[in-house]
Parts: sequence; structure tokens; C-alpha cells
Amino acid sequence: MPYPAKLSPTAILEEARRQLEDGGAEALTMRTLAEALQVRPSSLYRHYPDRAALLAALEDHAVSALHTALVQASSDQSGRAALEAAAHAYLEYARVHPHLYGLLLAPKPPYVAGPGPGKDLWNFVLERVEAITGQRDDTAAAVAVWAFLHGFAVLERSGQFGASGPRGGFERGLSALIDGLSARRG
Amino acid sequence: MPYPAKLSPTAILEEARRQLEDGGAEALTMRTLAEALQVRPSSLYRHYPDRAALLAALEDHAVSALHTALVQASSDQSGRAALEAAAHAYLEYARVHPHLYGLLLAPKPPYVAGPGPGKDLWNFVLERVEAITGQRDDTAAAVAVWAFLHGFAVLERSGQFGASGPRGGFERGLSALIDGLSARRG
DNA sequence: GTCTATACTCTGATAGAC
DNA sequence: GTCTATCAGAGTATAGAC
Repeated sequence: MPYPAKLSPTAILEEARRQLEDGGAEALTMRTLAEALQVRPSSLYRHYPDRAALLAALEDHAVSALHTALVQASSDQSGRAALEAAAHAYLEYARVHPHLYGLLLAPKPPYVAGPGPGKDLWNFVLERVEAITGQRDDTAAAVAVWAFLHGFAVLERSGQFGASGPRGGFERGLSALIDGLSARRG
Repeated sequence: MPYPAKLSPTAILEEARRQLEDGGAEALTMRTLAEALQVRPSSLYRHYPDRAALLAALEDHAVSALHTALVQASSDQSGRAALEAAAHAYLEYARVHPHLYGLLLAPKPPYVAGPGPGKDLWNFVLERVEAITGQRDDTAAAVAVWAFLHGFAVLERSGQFGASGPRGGFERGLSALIDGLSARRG
């Protein structure tokens, strides 16, 4: 090695994340990426086989970051308070990193039940929900909560909720969902 | 007019819908579209200013179709039964027309509160939800229900729910949500 | 007015020299 | 590991035939 490598997978990933967060997935092209790294586009292919692999790596990063955020937000709480704290942290992550979050549930394989970091995230949600419903392996309830969280995040991202009321829909829906799910253990 | 026009906006739209439903948004290119219509790509631009306009037209179609499906599914019912029937029809539409449905909530302007056919759809959901909660203009509750429906549709589309359990999450979540929302009028 | 022909720019990706 | 050179395919714009 006559000279240190200009590129490394992590350096590429960092710049890619920057461009994605700035301008969305469309703004992340191999050419702009190479230019920012002062390298020719084809050089990137020595570190990532194609653009899809780069996006997949970014998705893994997002899953881990989201998981960490949820754990931190709810670590010092339990029961309903823990689930609510995690839910707010979930929405907050989707707000702060909309394009990164947008990678998460693209029409692709899983992540629920898939190997990799997504499993931790799923298990975390499952545990928090189980604490509410009192049932073990309560997949149905966890799916319901996740669906609500994701749906609200997408609705919000797609523009409508202005300064007006609908934002209250999150608290309202979350409460209703938790009430309805936990009431079942009667 | 010496000869009948080979193209018309509706003919283009029909073929575009076909290609979209077959292979998703990526498969719908101006070139393949022109080929199927036996025309040069640039001819399409006499009828639609650009590809985005075509997708917007397809989205309008999807909104109308979804609205119609919801109305038909719940027309002969009322109260909770009507909402549940509409919810199932919503999910069914997303299953049968995944790519068309995928156009609906792309990160774009509205459709809630926006002019055009989307408003009818929103108002319909709002009415059905109000019948449950007993409050007028209960935007928060309607947003909560819509978020759940959309979130579940996306989760399902992204692959995980195999033959196993999670499908029960829809009934479970819908019941819990309705219970929690209607209990509020105590 | 409708469509054809052509070309421009941008994308992701590959082959082979060094 | 990075380069040069090059490719095929995308969307799009314009000039002109009929």
C-alpha cells in the first residue's frame, strides 16, 4: 500500500447518510457521493457492490439508531409509561430523520422475523406491549401498536398536519389503543 | 382531423395503470408506455406534461376507487359495523392494488384538507368515525383510525406477515381502537 | 394539432490499465 | 484501490413532417 486508502466503507456511509438526510433518497447518487469524497464514481463499487447495498447499510444504521432511541427514552420507566415514552421517541425519530426513517419500511423483505438488527427493534416493541396486555408473545397487539405508530409517522410526513388540530390524534389514538388492548385482560 | 388520434389521455392512463399494477412505479417508464401504445415516447408529452403528472393522475384514480370501495362496503350498515366494514374494505384495496395504493401517501402535499377527490375520502372516514365517538369534527379520532389502517397496510405490504399469526393484529387493533375511542364519550 | 426524429443530460454499472 | 473510458437506459426538450 503505497498510500493510505482514500475511501473506507464507513467514510462512504457517513457521507451517504449526510446526503440522504439533506435531500432524500433521490439526492443520493453515486456521482454526487463520489464528488463529495473526491473520488471517481467507479471507485465506490470496490466498497459497496451497488447503490442498493449502500441503501441497505443506511437502513441498518437507521434501525439501530431508532432502537437505541427507544431504549433510552423508556429505560427508566415501566408499564404504560414506558410504552408511551417509547411511542413518543418513535415519532420523534421519524420527525427528526424523515428520510432515514423512510428507508425502514420500504416495500422489501422484513425486518420483523428477519435476521439482523431489526429483530432487536421488534423484540423491544413486543416486550413493551406485552407489559401492557399481560400476554406473552402477544404478536397481534404489538403489530397493532406498530401499525399505528408507523401510520401516524407517515401521515405526518406526507404534509397535512399543519398548525391545526390533528396532531392531537397521536395522543388520542395511542391512549385509545392502549386502553383497548389492556382492557382485554379482564 | 384527417385521422383519429392514436392517443388520448384516458387511453394513456389505462395503459399506465396496467404497467403500474404489474410492475410497480419503477416499471412505468415513458418508453415502455410509448412502446405499448405503439407511439414514440415524446408523443406522450402532448397529453401529459411530464411523468409526474401521469403519476398524479393515477393517484387521483386510486383515491376515487378507494373511496368508492369504502362507500360500497359500508353503505348498508351503520355505527360500529359500518366503520369495521369500511376498514376491511380499506385493507382489501391495499392488498389487491398494492402499487396503486402505494401512490396514495407518498411524501407529497395532502390530500387531507387538499382540494380534489381526496377530500371526499377524508370526509367519509371522518363521518364513519364520528358515528363511533359521538363528537362532531372529531379530527383527532379520524386521524388515529386512518393512521392505524395505513400503517397496517404498509406493514403487510412490506412482507413480514406470513401465514403465521400477525394478521390477527388487524382485528385486535381495530377493536381496541374503536373501544378506546368510543369509551371516551362517558 | 398530432406525432416523429433526434439529441441532450443524468443515472447506475462494468472492463481493464496502473 | 483507484483510475479512465464507456455503456445502456432513464426523463425530457425541440424542430419539423404531415
